Amino acid sequence: MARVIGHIDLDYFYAQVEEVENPSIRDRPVVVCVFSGRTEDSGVVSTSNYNARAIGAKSGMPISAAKRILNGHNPVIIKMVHEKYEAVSGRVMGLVSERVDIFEKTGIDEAFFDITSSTGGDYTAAAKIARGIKDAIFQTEGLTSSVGIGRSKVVAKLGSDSAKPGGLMTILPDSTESFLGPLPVTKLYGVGPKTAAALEEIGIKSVQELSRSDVSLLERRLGRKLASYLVSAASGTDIDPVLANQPPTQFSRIVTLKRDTRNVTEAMEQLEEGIAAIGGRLANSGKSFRTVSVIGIQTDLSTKTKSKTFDIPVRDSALIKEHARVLISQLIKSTSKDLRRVGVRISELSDSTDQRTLAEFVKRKV
DNA sequence: TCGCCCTCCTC
DNA sequence: CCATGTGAGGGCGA
Repeated sequence: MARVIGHIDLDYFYAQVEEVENPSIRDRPVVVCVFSGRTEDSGVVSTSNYNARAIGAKSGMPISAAKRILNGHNPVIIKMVHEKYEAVSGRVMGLVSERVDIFEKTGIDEAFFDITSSTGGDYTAAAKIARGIKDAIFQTEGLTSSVGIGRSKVVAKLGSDSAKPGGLMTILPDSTESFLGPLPVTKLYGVGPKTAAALEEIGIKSVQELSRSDVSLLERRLGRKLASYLVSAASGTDIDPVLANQPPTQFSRIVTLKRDTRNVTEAMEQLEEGIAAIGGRLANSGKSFRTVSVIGIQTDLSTKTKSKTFDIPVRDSALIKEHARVLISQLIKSTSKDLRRVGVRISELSDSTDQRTLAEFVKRKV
């Protein structure tokens, strides 16, 4: 029996949350921004509503550029408040998860679900469940969402994308090929500008062309993993299951510095809060980590990283700051450029058992 | 395996 | 002139 998988995506999420909070702005262009704090208007647009998009103000655009093109259109410029969206997201995801068999949140505004078992493979029943989910979210939170249903995660996600904004698209297993075939490869998750260019070089533009391509040629161009994923995705046969409660594998924080610098102390001062936040999340998760990395984004926007992996997992958050300082110092020594942004990450997370600190662990082990 | 880099995602 | 923040995953050389 074919699987029945759904993907739900909340429409222009942050901006829509702001509209719900203040309905009087609905008819105006709304842009939700991340202000970096470097100068008055430095930063980017995170999300914009459809009014703003129609004028050309889109995600990733510098705030100053968005303001320029929205000038005269009575725009609403809002500073992003992440915790607010997290709270809404949590409630919405609760509504979804209680209506499906398996629920997998994949972002603040999106999730996959599996309803194969409760529908018995019936796509009409599946559409009813999806409708119920959309209605519940709209009734309780006033938010519109888009849903796709299909036989794989890739198909479901492409379905929700096609259904945007506000729609529901069901792709029957038998229609999968005709749905996928005409789409450009750039619509596939995992195909960005670089991969699209590499595919185009070997004459592949559509998903249909991708599904019929020579796997070994793709492997040479794109690597083994990406090639096999793309071919299965393109044919709608990807078997990636919906998995509940996927734990995070890393915690990171990155900040834009007040000014470009190559002074370790100055960088550390501005990272202080981020490091504390990572420590908090670590403690909260009860996990241990094995790797500390620092990330430097240089004046020319190129990236450099330095990392340190311990022999055994540790959970002492003081180690994050201690090693971050050393790594940043090494990073700055390894380049002649100034740093514009700097970040810290802990990874190789594992469940803490009863170990406490590196010292204690070693003591006990010896 | 480690360290580093690249690519991508999405709001 | 302007270019955020978080996280996942893979390739590759040493």
